Amino acid sequence: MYIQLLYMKELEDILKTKSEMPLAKKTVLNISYTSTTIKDSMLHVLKPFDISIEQFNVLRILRGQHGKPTNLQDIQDRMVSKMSNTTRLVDKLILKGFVERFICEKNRRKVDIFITEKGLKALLEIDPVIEKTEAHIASPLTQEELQTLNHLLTKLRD
Amino acid sequence: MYIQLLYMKELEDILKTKSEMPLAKKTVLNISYTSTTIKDSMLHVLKPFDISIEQFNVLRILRGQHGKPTNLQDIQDRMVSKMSNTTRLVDKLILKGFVERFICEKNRRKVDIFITEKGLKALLEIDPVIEKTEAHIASPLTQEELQTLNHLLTKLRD
DNA sequence: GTACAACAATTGTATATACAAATGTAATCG
DNA sequence: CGATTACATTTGTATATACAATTGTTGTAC
Repeated sequence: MYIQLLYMKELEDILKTKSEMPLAKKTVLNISYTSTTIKDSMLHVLKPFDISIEQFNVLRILRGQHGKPTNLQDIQDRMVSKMSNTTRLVDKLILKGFVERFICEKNRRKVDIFITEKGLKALLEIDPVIEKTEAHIASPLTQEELQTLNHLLTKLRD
Repeated sequence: MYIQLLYMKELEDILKTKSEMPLAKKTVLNISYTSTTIKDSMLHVLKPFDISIEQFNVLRILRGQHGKPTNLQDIQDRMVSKMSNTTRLVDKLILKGFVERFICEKNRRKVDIFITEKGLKALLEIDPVIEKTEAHIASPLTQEELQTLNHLLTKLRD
């Protein structure tokens, strides 16, 4: 994120000033830009673990299933991006030994996916780092402001 | 976006309820998810024009230069994602005839990039569609709520 | 004038998303 | 029982980002 601080360019200027940009456009830009800066932060702290944000999210989804077999659609429905190619994400996690995949005995079109012990261990290591980063990201706002922000974002999606 | 409405899954449930999730984590998730739904909307309306959001943004940046030669770093500094591979984006816009690239005479390490007439025409066609989409995205909130949302997002990035 | 460091862009490679086509399996219909 | 439709995943292909290495050019130091 320090690279971005070196360049104070048009984007921050636009977002910080009362420019003539229509409010709807400014809102869309602001959300997109903020999301990108957050992703960059996450990417930065995840880098030493050699895992992407999306792979990490898949592991968290599987952990949340508490050993219950999960199929690809279940995973995909719980992901931030609903159009992601979940087969490929799972393929890479298999290569890392973090998940395993079996053909579903009841319905062989489906696959049953589980997180492995290695995957759970990886999450135990990464969780505190991510939580610290999330806390840092949110730190410029008060609890009340965070509540308001969440409320407005949820309302926006209706 | 209608596909997402068919699945009311854990994510929206988490974001809409007072779940036990820490507020920082909820905020990060909310911003990321909202940004993704916005991108999906943009992608949907841009599809008939056979242009991506990022390509569209590059054209807008170049139009904003009013014919002034622009180099790759200038473009990249003004983009939402500062790590994008701008060379590749410009390559694709050249293939579409929307921009042209010349070696800078003063400094041959640099390239001068211009939007073409065809590119300007494309923007004239796309602009109203995008503005309508942005207005639609912002429509669930009042002007005051949008001001507050923008203020909170900007403060968050400090 | 030459060597070296720095700059700007390009290229290589990897990952993720987007979207359609292909493949194998299961359910349904006649 | 066979044909057809639907389902779930995989694969193919394209685009964007991420990041490092490479390439050509310019600036600086001696």
